[in-house]
Amino acid sequence: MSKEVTLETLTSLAKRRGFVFQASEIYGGLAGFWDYGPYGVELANNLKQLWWRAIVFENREIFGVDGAIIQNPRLWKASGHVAGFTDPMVEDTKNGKRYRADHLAGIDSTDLEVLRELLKGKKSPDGNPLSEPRVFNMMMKTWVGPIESDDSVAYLRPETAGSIFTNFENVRETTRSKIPFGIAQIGKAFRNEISPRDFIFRVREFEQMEMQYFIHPDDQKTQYERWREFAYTFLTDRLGIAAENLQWHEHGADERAHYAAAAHDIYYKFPQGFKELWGTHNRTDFDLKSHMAESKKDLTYFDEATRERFMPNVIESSVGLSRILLATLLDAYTEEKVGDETRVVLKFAPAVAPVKVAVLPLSKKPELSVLSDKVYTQLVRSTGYNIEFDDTQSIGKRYRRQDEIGTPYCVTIDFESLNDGCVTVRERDSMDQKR
RNA sequence: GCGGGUGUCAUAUAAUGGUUAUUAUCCCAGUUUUCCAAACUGGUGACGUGGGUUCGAUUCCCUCCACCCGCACCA
Repeated sequence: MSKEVTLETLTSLAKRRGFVFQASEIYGGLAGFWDYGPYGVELANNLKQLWWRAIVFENREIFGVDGAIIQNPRLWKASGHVAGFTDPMVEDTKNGKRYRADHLAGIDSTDLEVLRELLKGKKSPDGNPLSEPRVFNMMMKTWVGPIESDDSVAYLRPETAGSIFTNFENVRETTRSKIPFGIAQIGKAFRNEISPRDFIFRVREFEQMEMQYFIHPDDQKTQYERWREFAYTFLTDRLGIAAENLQWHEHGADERAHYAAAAHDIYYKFPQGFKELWGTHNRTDFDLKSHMAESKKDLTYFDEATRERFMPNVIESSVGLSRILLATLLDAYTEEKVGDETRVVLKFAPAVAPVKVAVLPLSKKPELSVLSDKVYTQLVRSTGYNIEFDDTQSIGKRYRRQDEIGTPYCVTIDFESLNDGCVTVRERDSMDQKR
């Protein structure tokens, strides 16, 4: 398995094969935004579906929601994002390096006036004068309603978790759930990253797959371990990602998010090194407590059995779709030597492969083309798979194309044997398969 | 955002201040073929954007945009 692929190579491969295109490419693109092509969207859908099945369908106490992207701005005040996503920064006026103003001042405050006073006359770590502190807001802003005014400001959600917490009571009530139970969501989120980087690794518009699991405070440790385990086995067993490309990383106190008491990330061996893929965080009661304070609605839980009222704690399992898709692509990437040529094959696990079956004709008869449409429809309906059906003449070329995207099963149809829309299929040896 | 690098068909590339911008793969058409990344013939397709210098710019200069590498940032 060749792992020496660079992001640059993968970017052009992804484009050539129709996985990922630059957003608004004909206008020169826009940094941090990417579009999925025909194969990319199938791959993404497979990943989402596998995750959803594993987490929602296979756990009877976990339910799905699909929240709005724009929520009441107070939600982001309560979640800490208005404060936490708004960083005061200063620049070294000589070399342009940028620093967090509060870090340089050595205080835990984002008050611009306070910071300005403290930093007066201070030099940068390189000994140069500093600029005035300025605010960088990571949340994307918009206006609700036709008038742009301060009253109508809203934000595109910087994470999907918000609407899970605000719907905690709604879901508990309608599903008649008892603690522990979970709420899962797949959806888009937006962040004004200062510098989007590394293909689709760090982007400004992204899709999160995450689940918040509401538990009794005493169960933090066991549930934390449970969801760490879930993430790892999902990657290895269901997506077929090689274990040697995965690594655990525990967040130190200084790198944890504002809400987390403990955090373990699974890192994947991306070309730029081991980087974050899937986070399991202990959010404690931070979110429900904050939303209870801001909304003045009671979000505590009463356990009928133990006659105990408590604030549920939360274990979060969160993974970015584009990152998991990138990891899947990288893990499938294989170079093979054929003669003195090197060819690229994407060896996907059958479950994630964008095209499950490639149907290739044994011979071409123009009068059979209507029949082949019928056969195609039949096959797709009966299998539920995305099938590539090919009745063009360039048979040899098509084989190459099918194989390049790692279609797990290839089927050849003998058109001569077609009779009343029935088809005799002769199975070819499947592609190299993982798992 | 800073520093460095790179932008030529879909992809990988060659060359050039001046006639029709090279090659391979892909794609399209035809011929052939009971195939397992076949062959032959023909064809479509490119100088990132805007400006400047110049008789003439894909080439030289500048702006912007995008991507890659390093730094910083990453609730």
